[in-house]
Amino acid sequence: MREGPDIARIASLVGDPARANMLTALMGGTALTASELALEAGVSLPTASSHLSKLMEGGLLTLASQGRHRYYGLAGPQVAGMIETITGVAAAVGPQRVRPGPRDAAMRVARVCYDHLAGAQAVAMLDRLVARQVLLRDDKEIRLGPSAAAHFAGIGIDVESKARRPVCRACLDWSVRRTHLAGTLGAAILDKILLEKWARREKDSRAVIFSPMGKQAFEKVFLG
Amino acid sequence: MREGPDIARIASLVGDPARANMLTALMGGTALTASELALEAGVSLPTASSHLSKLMEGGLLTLASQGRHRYYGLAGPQVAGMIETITGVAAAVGPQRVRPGPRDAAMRVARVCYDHLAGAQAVAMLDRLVARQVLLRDDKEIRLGPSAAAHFAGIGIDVESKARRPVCRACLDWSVRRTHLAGTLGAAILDKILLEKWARREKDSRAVIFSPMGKQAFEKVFLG
DNA sequence: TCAATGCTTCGATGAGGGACGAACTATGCG
DNA sequence: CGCATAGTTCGTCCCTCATCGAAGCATTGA
Repeated sequence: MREGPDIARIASLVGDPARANMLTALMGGTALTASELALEAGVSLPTASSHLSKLMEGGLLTLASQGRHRYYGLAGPQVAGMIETITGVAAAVGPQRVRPGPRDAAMRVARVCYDHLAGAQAVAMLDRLVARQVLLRDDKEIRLGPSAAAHFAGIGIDVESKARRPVCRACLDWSVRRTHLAGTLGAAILDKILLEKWARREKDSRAVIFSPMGKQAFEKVFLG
Repeated sequence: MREGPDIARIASLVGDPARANMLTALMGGTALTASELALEAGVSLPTASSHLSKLMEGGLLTLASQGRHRYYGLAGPQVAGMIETITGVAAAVGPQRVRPGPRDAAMRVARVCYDHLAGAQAVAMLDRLVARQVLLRDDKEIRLGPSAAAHFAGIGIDVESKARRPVCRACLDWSVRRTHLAGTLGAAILDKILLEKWARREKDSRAVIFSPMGKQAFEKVFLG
């Protein structure tokens, strides 16, 4: 008998289809109400409520009450990263996907991962930033390079954040098997992309669709 | 209702305590047999076998058959990474296991591994036997040295056993990251230790507790 | 205060799946 | 061949837990 962190407890929380659907829905980054999550999961409201209590008790969710609405969200980037990793394994071992649908293809190109950008586009961006030594990557860690502050200030992003969250974090991509950029910097970049309307979010999906001009602008700024 | 990679399926595989224990045990990197995994998980052999089929079917494990032994190992680094990530979340949300309990410390010193001794004590013993050339170790293999028969006969252990099991086997230690001695010789030594009452087994645990005098005797015989 | 809405709790039901013992298969050794 | 050991399959038991309807709180608006 082993001991240590109770991994079975956490995994079994994710292991129920209804809860897995809820968590996947929350990977979009926006907090959702119990009714919305019930709909996403395809269960009745009482059932959803029961699942949400369990996820709360397990520490995977946070709750923000606003009037008679209760907004549930992922507890943090670590939880989001876990879901992403599990998704990666599931995608790797699950050959049951007949063919990648059109929406699926869009997801591989660019999608929201909690609060930052993921997908081929995001992986390419990180690669480029590292190649230009704006960011430094050694092993699993990503750090700011000497020119980072100036570089991002030019785009209107302040990397001198005082937040307790790390500025840079590596997040494993489930479609491409490579890391992309998370952390406050990753979040700021996604904000920028949406703010500048370089891309829009697909409704009811995590997919992020770049407009032709938006793609150009993005590539000029981040890949140029 | 969402679709995509079946994350619930994968998570539920990890979500069973017995299977979680097995996967954690395999995180050491060495492949283990069904019996060893049954012991690790604290379930009977049939139960373990059933769990192993499920893990295999889920694509989380690989299987290498060698004669009548079947060695199970993690399917790859991606799976290992997933376990690691889940462990991280479990550790973060479960503050209940912060400090290593007394039993945990004892486990690191000496414990039963299948049918032989593991832990710091066992690693030290193998080191000493190799240094004195009673045993010969090249790479991953351990063999009897020329003086082995005489040496162990003096302690009352017959290494010329007719058993079909190998006399010496290397086994990777979970606490220390080094190998200790398994095989019939390892088993015989553990028998000797318990028979001479140098140590007793902690109830319901793999920990092995040496008495002060027992420790002295053991060290004189095996480390002297 | 009363109705409407959002959500949780309670209670009953049912199914999935984890547990083990016993029997069966496979490999190895003499 | 016969015996021993390693594993799997089968059958059965039992318990957990997901599910939903109905009822209970809580917040808002009139």
